[in-house]
Amino acid sequence: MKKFNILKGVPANLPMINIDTDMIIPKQFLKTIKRTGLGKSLFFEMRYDEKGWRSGVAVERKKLSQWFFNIKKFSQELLDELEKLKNWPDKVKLMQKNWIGKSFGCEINFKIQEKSDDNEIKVFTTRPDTIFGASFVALSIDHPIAKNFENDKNFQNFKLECSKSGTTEEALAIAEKIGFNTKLFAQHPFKKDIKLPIFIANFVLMDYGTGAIFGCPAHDQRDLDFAKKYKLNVLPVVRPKDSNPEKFKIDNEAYTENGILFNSDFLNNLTVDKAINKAIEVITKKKLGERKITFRLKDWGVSRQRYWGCPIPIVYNQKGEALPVEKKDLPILLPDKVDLNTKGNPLANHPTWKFAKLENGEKVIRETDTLDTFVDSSWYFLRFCSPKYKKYGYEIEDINYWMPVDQYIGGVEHAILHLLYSRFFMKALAFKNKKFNYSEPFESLFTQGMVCHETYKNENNKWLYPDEIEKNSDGNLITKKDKKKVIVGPSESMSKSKKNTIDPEEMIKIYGADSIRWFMLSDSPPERDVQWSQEGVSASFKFIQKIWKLNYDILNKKESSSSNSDIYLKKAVNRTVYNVTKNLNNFQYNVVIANLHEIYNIFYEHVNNDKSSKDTLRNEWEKIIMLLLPLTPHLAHECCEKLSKKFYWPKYDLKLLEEKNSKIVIQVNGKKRGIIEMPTDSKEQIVIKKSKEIDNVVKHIGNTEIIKNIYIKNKLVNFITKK
RNA sequence: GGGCAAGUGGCGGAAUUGGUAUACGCGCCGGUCUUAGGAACCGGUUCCUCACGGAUUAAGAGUUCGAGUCUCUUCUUGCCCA
Repeated sequence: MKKFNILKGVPANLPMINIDTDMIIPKQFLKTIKRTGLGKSLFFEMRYDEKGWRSGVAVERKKLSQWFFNIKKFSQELLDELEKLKNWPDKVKLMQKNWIGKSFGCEINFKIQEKSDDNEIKVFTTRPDTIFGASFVALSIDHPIAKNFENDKNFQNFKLECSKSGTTEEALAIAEKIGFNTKLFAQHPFKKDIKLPIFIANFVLMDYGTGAIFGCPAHDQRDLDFAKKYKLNVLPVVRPKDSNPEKFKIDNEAYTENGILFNSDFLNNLTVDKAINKAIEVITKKKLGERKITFRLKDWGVSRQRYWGCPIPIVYNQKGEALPVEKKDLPILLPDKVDLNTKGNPLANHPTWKFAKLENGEKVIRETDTLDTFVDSSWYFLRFCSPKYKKYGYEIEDINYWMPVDQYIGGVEHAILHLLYSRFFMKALAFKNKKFNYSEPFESLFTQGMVCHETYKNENNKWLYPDEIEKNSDGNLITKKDKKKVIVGPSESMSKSKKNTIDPEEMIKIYGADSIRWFMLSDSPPERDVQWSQEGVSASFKFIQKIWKLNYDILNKKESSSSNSDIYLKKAVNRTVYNVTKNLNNFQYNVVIANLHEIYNIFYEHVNNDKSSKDTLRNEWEKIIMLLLPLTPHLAHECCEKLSKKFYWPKYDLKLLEEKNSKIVIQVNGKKRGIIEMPTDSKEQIVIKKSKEIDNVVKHIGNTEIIKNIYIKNKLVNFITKK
């Protein structure tokens, strides 16, 4: 038996299942980073988090100690193995690739002038070729050197200014580029007479590269904006191939295209690609820096100050050291009684939960942060393989039987986070674990669209449910309750907050599950959003009634006087079986529905006009019912009661797909002028002779000479005439 | 700001992957039956034209005997950016 498990969407998370520490937080994946003030402490890293979102007060950011998964460690692997995923949409793979964001470049060391400690700044760049166009150095606000200015009032103001805008790349791209002048200078690595002012700037991120850049305004838009604002030098060093080096100038737009280097000493006249390599070569040789690859992917912060998540299996001893909880003490359960209404973290506020003891009696305090719920959804499919296993999150034999998931279906909104985290989990689990053989969780991926509905508001700008609304006699929408005007908004994916939801239970009660299913499949291709429509559902309901009625008519049919059209019906059914089978495999459910509508129409005509014999009708109809089984299971089973004792998937005959006659399109100079029906595989000469007899063709050829015939067997003739 | 998609009737959308554009459904129009129809059935429905015909896949160019499909430019819309 072929294993086949479809896991639809991401189910509710599994917050109460605790699993082994080795699995959730394999120690080797946690960062070892200094924690300010407390000296060396494992696992911790500083991170910004927003405070005050609830009250709506101006955003202020506060440093928090948090746990991270070292997903960065797998950057290269996560990137490389995207290649393996042949049945994933290219779009998702591309999104992940961009997310991981591998970039090639180099680190360059800049010496700080007149400064004894911290006398070097490491800068990362993907464009070392533009080094001779450098006019400043910019540091992230979190860069160690920035600490020296913490008592400076101007710097404090600058920091406050920065904290007003967000730190996402999007926010940074839109925000005005601002900087704080440190009054320090960096020595240009190649030109002794050039000193570059050092700024602390809002558009440099500590998480990316080294947290420091050199600015080359002529060839980077952000640097140019910054240079203009602070009146810094703009020296172009790359020019378009055919430009005049004397005249090439930069105004308000940086030149980021390919070109030829100039004003650049040993890089002059090289192309950008060659100059990059040459620059790295020289920098390495002179020990000014080294070749470097960086990734945009950041470590995954998993700490949450919420009750509803797995407790992080860590305790702290009296010295403040973090220790992993022993295997035998797992899982750690959340306390049953907890006050969710207090301010702050409910676990931290719990009177007893956090106090624990080690085996030797030493008193310890539990970590009160819980894990991000994405952690649960990153491995639930493994738990599904061993749902009853109590010793561990999964059993390796079960995994070997079931994994990987053959077909994974979920919304495209999971393209990056959930799907990348799941891939990371597999790699983390397989790390140094020879028994674990899978590094990719989902063999095939399909991203389906969402169900959408119009949104409604009343005059007080409050959202309304669709069933609070009705049409008045003018056709305008009004509220049922007090007959007041309704403002119709755009159609958006259904959400409780916007109240544009339809209760599926209610719909199933009225129309039945088959109708709803049929409608959802019929209206638009599954990868796109579906527009919920009452008319659509009602049409599906009617169609299902029609099938039921036709099924009855076919069963009770008396023998027909003619069976002339039997072969026609057989061929049509054969074609439908072929099309439905093919389209189901391609996820083209809306086309499957169209195929079935068409064959229904043919059957309807045959039944009502007495075109086919009783047996043919019945036998062929049975095949159509089989095709309906996965689409409208209740109806199809009911129809089967009297039709068939067994269930099967109909087979199609490729030979029967061939037609005796082919319709051949006749074109003159590429435009359709006629159509003829000829026996399939007729000889070219005969077809061409016939084509020339068509009135409209004769008319369009006129007196001009035919210089060429294009002939596509069984499809098309195209006459090309002299102009 | 960047990245990625997608633009086909009044609407949702088909198109054997370069070979009859508009399948199928909704809606609309006309008709039959009916006390009635928001039921059922029959017929019509891309646009222009009385018609013969002609035009048409966001706009414009290109490749080709032939383009909804491939290439470039422009416009518009949607999605993603922890």
